[in-house]
Amino acid sequence: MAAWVLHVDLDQFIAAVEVLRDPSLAGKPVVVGGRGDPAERAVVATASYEAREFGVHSGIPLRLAAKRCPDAIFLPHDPPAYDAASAEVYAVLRSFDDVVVEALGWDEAFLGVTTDDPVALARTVQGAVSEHTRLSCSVGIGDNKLRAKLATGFAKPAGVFQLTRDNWFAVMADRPTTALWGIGTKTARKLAELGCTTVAELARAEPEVLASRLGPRMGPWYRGLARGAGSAEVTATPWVAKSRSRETTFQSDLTDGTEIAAEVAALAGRVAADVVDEGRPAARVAVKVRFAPFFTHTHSMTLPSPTDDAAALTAAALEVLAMFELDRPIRLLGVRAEF
DNA sequence: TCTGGGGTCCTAGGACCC
DNA sequence: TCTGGGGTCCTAGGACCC
Repeated sequence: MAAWVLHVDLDQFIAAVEVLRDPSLAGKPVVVGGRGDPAERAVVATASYEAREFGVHSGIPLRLAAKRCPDAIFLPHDPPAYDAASAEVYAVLRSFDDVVVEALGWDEAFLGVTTDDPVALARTVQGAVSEHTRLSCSVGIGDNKLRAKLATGFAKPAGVFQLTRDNWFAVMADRPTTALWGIGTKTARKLAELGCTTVAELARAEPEVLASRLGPRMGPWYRGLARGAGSAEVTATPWVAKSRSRETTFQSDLTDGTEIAAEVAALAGRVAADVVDEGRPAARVAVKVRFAPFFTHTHSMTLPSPTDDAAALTAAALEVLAMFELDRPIRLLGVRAEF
């Protein structure tokens, strides 16, 4: 018997939950995001596969989605509904004996398993999730978490794919560095300046060169990623938040000082409620201001003593707000409490 | 067509202390 | 009158992920 990591990822999760609620949506281009109004400032949370054919995908503005796919059905983002569906999926995953379940989000989890037939187990998991929740998932199998996670991308939709040290370079060598979990466009650009465009090139790079350009820890870590290195430890330890935050993008920019302060106070009140729910006091408060067109600044302060008191957290947020020079229109305000 | 909301981790400079 | 070297905390920002 060998140890394996399975990465379970629900297919088009949010759109799939909406289709379950309203079966008439099946087979149609469904776009979920914001309040469901494509004229508003908001982005796509999830698009169904039918909508993706029109170039609509997570993160693009709803307005653009409507332009690319005029016939799409736009629905509001409804987190409580996805929480409930997610809980059902996790209940199924946790029902397996001798499987360690590590949550990664609403719609994905690592499973730590010991088996001689990981593919058969993956199919069993898919079947159980489908039977109990009517949701489809893909499963990546790996000899560590990185490989399991990346394997899922090749399993979609509704499939199973295995990625291990044996086929790592055969599958990954010629792919761009952004194919790796943890390398985005910014880092890829820096790596390209060092001559690393593909996974194979990054795997062969000199650690010292990477360290000098990308930092003593991150540089060598990226090289490890390119070799498929990663932890294989799956832990069921419950996730504990390190911070809680609330933010709002305004439909039209704010300029009035009184209104800005009122919005920060309101956000602080919501954060305070979240802090109370956490059952432990916050130690720091940060305020985020995004000015038009898109410049983001943050200021923060350590509280005199940790607290979960709404009045104290609101006063602190307003004190931090006063550190900003509010001389330009504001499109977003945010308040974060750190524990 | 301007770019959500909620998180995490890393880096780097300056303060401060011994 | 000038000034080392290490450790830690605070703060701001960058990057990435779902």
